[in-house]
Amino acid sequence: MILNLTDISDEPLQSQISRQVRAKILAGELGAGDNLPSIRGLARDQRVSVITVQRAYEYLEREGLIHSRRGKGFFVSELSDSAKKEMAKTRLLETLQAPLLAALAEGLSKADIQQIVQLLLAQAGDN
Amino acid sequence: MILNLTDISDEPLQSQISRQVRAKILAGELGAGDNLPSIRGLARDQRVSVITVQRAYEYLEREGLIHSRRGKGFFVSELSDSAKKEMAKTRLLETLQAPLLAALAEGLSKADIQQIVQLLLAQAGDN
DNA sequence: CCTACTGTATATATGCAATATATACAGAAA
DNA sequence: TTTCTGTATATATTGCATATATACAGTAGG
Repeated sequence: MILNLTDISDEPLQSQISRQVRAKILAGELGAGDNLPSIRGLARDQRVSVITVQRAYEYLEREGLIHSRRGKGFFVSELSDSAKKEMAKTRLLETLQAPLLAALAEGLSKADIQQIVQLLLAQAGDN
Repeated sequence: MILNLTDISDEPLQSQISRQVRAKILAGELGAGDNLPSIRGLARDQRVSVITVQRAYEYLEREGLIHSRRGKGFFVSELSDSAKKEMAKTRLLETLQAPLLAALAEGLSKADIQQIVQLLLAQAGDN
């Protein structure tokens, strides 16, 4: 599995792993029942510690996206497309709330905010 | 000065202080030349350590929002309204970029994302 | 000048998160 | 049996956040 991990950004490695695996699952690149690379395998491939991968996987397990089977590995859990979408929406809602409120508190108008969102979405390319 | 600090949230105290003071400055509640409470005074009032306040203020100083005068205190720096607005916009842009990209990677559409922003802005009340 | 304030600098300590290495146990499969 | 898998645990390091404490230098008022 291809993950792009970097030491340059502030984002902890654990977070990078779980974020990237989550995106693959929610975007449908990994399907229900698919086997994730073993924690030792991914740690070796990505040159990180086993516990770093383990923690990342446990985080995803807590979110209900994957489940582990001792001796067999971690597997993508069964989730309907609508549940996946709902999950992504909830995450975004929670993530955006504080910064949007802060922006309003700093004097930006709703129109300002929407403009910035548009700008970012336009920069992001295709739908 | 009234700040609402809480130990309950994940947000570090330093961050809470600098965020709330920044909002007061950018929203115009604190004007150029206004004197901020002394680090010892705010620490006493908010029952936090002096160094916690100092770090928060230093962060704002690095952003150019305030400046310190030894023996006199910290003062709000001179900033045009347009510079303030630009600052708030830049902050929001930087804050939103990663979560928006992640949401797209997770399979949300631009329309989904805009809907969530609308929802949050509607919940936030008046303009 | 003294006192009480101000910021600046520094030291030490604690707790937590992230990350690392290492070891051991138990389950699964060839 | 061997080699893989996850689970559990221990120890160590680093950095950040936060705390307490001390000292120095600048400022202002009595």
